[in-house]
Amino acid sequence: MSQSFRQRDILEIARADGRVRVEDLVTRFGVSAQTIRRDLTELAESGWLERVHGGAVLRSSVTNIGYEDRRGTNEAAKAAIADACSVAIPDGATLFLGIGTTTEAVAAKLLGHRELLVVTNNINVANILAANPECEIVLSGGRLRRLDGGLVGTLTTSVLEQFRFDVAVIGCSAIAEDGELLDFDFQEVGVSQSIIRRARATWLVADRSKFERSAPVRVGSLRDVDRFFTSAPLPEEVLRLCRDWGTEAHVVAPDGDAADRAAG
Amino acid sequence: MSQSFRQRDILEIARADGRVRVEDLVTRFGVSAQTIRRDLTELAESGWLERVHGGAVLRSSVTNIGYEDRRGTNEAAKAAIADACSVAIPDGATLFLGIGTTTEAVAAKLLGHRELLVVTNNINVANILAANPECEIVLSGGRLRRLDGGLVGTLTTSVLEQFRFDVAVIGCSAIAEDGELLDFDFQEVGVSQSIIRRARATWLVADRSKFERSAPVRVGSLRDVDRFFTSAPLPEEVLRLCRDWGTEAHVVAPDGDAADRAAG
DNA sequence: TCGCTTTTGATCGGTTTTGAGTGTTTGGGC
DNA sequence: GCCCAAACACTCAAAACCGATCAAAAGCGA
Repeated sequence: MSQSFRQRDILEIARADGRVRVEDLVTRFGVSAQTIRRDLTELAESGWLERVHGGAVLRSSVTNIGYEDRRGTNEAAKAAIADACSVAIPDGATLFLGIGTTTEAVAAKLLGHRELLVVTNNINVANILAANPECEIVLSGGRLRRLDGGLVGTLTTSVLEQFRFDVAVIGCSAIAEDGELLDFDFQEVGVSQSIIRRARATWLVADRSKFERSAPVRVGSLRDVDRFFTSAPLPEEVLRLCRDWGTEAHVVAPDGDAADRAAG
Repeated sequence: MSQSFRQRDILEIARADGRVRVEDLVTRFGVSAQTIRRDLTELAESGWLERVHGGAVLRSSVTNIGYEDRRGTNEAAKAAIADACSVAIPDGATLFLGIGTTTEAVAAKLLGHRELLVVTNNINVANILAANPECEIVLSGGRLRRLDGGLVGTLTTSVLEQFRFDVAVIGCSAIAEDGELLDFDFQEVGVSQSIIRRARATWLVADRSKFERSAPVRVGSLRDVDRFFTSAPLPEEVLRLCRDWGTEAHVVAPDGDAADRAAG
């Protein structure tokens, strides 16, 4: 019931670090341990955290461990990509956000945008954007894939057909040298094609690691992409293809000042 | 309804910082704390901000606080109801779980069940059950209603038609003396009817507070319900109806040790 | 100018939050 | 198993914060 700034912040820290310690929080906020304990108890009572001796930990669940790991990789690059992508999205837009940790990063950067309509087949995107009261959210239906929070199945396509997007932001598992976009799930083929058809502009977000991997299913091509946000200079071959196809490549540098994650 | 510039600016600051403090705003605008409080109260009432002691914060975090409050009411009763309901659900079942905090409580009690297939139009149910690796989850699509995490719209019905449920667990906003189930959203009518048609058994979960409220839309009747899990003896009238209609009423007692909610 | 409405600031009684004091519980070392 | 320091819950009084109320000030149309 009691709501304070602190509790929000504590939750935020917990989300970032996975846990919090009373002692640290006392230093951080300059209040007594008593007060911190009270906060933690309340957060635990309302189900956000789980109390442990000396502090509290995030209530495990919701997303599985492998995913959390993956989410951590290339975080700075993803944030930079998401930043560049989100500033290119105007208020009032109608968007599609697809599956993938990078599109989720984009969602997080859209929390300040206004009057958005976002359609997604990614439950994490919905959870993130729920925090933006100015954003209407439409979820496609489907089976929940724990691996990445994706909603898969034929339903997604039928939902997509009901919209016309200003921008569709998609990710992919890998990018081949010849500009093909690859994924692990063949069900995604239909979804991708549908998205590209229903969107006035298709934007791809993918960090450099996607060039170093491969995946079995072709879901599309860079040819279909209008803008490509990535984190490192493109391979020469791909760059040439982008020029030929009129795909704008936006190469962002994970910015330096994000490195000041001192011993907090 | 005050159209002052201040409120606009306050909102702007809140968006930038995620929070505002009364004290700071007093300095910033050179007005009294009283006036700032009024502004914050109004902004909170119209849903932009959330009031906290000493200031206000951006409405944030997956589900909003009004919902969290609601979740807190009758918690013990809900847990007891959910307990009774979940033990009646066998492993391997195909379920539907509807909108409402009580159905979410049921979801939480299903974390130990195995080989479930759960279809839901409640994003919170999906988030909760994601922690059970032995549970397949299918989400209906639709617009996300922040108020309660419900997915509303016509999509739900079309998803439901593809399944045949062993059990459908539903909640409702209110129960009338004549056994009618009431809700606030007329869109739920179609969903409820569809559920009842597609389920071999329909179970209603509702704590006693539902008898003390009312709501505008009739979504069904206790006549359509096979089992009714609730937390307090039914009104005589309703009990008679249940007997006439063959609706099994399961009255569970929120266990004793939860009654010590003293002057809190 | 006058009368009306809206906004603001001051006061006041009540509520919430906080930190300190006290005694109990927990977890790790032996 | 036992011991001890750290962490804990509980209570209480002080302080900060709150909303309600009312009167002054500002805005506005006639």
